[in-house]
Amino acid sequence: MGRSPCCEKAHTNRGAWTKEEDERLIAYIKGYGEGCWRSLPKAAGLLRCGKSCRLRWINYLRPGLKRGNFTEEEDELIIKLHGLLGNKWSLIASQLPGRTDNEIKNYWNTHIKRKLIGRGVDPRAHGPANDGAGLAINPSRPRGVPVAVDEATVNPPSTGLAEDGHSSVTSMDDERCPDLNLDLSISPPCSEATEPTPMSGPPCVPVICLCSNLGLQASEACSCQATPIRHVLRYHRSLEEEEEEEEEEEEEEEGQHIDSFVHGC
DNA sequence: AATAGTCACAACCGCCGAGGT
DNA sequence: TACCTCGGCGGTTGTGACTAT
Repeated sequence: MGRSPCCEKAHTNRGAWTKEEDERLIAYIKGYGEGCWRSLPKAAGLLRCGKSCRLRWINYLRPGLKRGNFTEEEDELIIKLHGLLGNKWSLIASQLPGRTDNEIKNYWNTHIKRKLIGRGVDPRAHGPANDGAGLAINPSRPRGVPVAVDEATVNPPSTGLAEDGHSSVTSMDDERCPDLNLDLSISPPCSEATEPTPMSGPPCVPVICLCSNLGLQASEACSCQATPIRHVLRYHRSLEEEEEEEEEEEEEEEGQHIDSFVHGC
């Protein structure tokens, strides 16, 4: 049995969005919020696929987005994050306020790749061009498995655990990006995870803590393991330089999905 | 001025995981 | 447990703009 299509393609508009469609979508979301994307087009009077509406909103219409003109700092941050995370554009985007995964992905493919090649760096391996050594990203890694998780798999939490119960995966990244302090903390599975107690509140589940400390020392306390949220990939931004920015963003972009995923330890 | 080639980016496609029944 | 829906993600494509010839 095949998957049902996300929309009736015969009766939906495709291609570039018109100004009127944008306005309808904005007006609807402002009035009713982001609800069920599948039913949104009909409710908003749009002849569009729900996924198309979602993409349009997230990538172009959502307030607080920057457009174009990546700064040199953003370039370098993207390169470093890509070296660590690979093509996890949504994770990379969450480190760049106002940028979307699609925008970063396009920017990578059109600008940064060329820039790295110009430097003699293999944009995929983040090593010397034509050199298989120093491969940072395993091309065969299954989708959704960042470097840190692989590391945790290879090196069980019984080794290299920090005092707070987290393992620190830093050496590889220290070598690759000496100026970038990326501390990936991974908490060991906690016993309650396998024995949930329904009446005692939210179950404690294994939390993969991707606290990539961009500029923050690894010893900084992380409270990820205490959270009841399930299936969390956590990381935080360079707090020192972004504290102020976050305050502003909280006012401007309250409730936006970026913040729902970014965790300031 | 016309044409071909290249670039940039918006949009689409298909897959996956989570959650509900 | 199996199936379904939905949201989200990464890869790819389509197309308009720009540049070179």
